Amino acid sequence: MPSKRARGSRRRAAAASDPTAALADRLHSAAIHLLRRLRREDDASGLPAPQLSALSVIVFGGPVTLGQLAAAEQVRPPTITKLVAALEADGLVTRETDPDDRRVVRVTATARGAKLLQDGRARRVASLAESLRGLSAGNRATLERAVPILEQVVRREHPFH
Amino acid sequence: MPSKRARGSRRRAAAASDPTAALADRLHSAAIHLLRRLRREDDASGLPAPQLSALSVIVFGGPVTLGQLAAAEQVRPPTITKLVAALEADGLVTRETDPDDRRVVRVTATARGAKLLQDGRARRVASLAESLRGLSAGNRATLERAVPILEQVVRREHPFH
DNA sequence: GCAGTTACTTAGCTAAGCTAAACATTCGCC
DNA sequence: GGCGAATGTTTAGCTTAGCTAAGTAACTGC
Repeated sequence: MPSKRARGSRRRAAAASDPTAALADRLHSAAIHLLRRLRREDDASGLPAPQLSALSVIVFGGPVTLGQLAAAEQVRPPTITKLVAALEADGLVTRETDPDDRRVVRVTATARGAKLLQDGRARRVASLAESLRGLSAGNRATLERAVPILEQVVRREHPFH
Repeated sequence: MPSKRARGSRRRAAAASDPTAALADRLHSAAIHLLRRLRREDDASGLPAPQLSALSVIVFGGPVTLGQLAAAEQVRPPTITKLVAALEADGLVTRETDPDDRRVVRVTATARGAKLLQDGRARRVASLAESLRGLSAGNRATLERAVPILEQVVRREHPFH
């Protein structure tokens, strides 16, 4: 990497000369702060954000194996085991062994789980939605266009990673 | 008891009748998954994401009190105490009592802290930047426009919360 | 039918976040 | 000048989330 600049300004220069990296940096920072703010609303709904996220996959994705859930949530199997155990302890999901392959466990949402997701979700997005309503229609439209792109970026696998 | 289908469509109906809430929901979900993916890169840099975020505020925000840092990072004081303790243990920041008001502690980045931030940041954004480079120029431009809006949303205080 | 693979669990760790309560210091007030 | 309230930080103790390494159970293939 060629460096024409003095040491002190190289940090800034790197960002300026690579707008994509600068964009990535700001996106990362915005995501951190967004989640920190929303976690408080999640708490009010009685279920932490990762559990809500997993419950969402279970509710909308029908019966799902733990492995599929781990892949969808992009976490390791032990993490999913714990998350689902917590959901099950709260009576929000049920686990049952697949009769055809008794290694796999399928998770299904209970009626209570579906309802809690619905309620929690409503409460959770209310805060963010309120902020979004403070935006101009144009800015909101920009976010509408950006979100599907973000979803695509998040799902993308890296060839050499 | 109403069928699952009926309940499911009501949930969808709620989202459809409130596009802003739906947007908020997807934004929230995208943020969760984005951060989960990036945390792995953060780990490679040797410093967890919240510490990097706090270090960033310290490096670019000059000497900062713990209270200011807690406000900037939107966490409670005890959390900041721990984060700064970890940063200090690694020799990345120094703490000193304000001589004028000996209750307050000011935190400053060391040269090592500034360098680590720079390196870690570069490594961290590389992964995300790589994904962003996989986007079309138009999609990237859309994200460019969206990020400042996101930053604004994140900073926004709610009047009655 | 044994070896390897796959799906999940257990154990044990680190980190981040919280509340409640303690502590030290400063400020306001009489 | 001293005393109570307010402020800034810390301590203690808890919960959740994430990981790796290692274990168990079940399926697959030769």
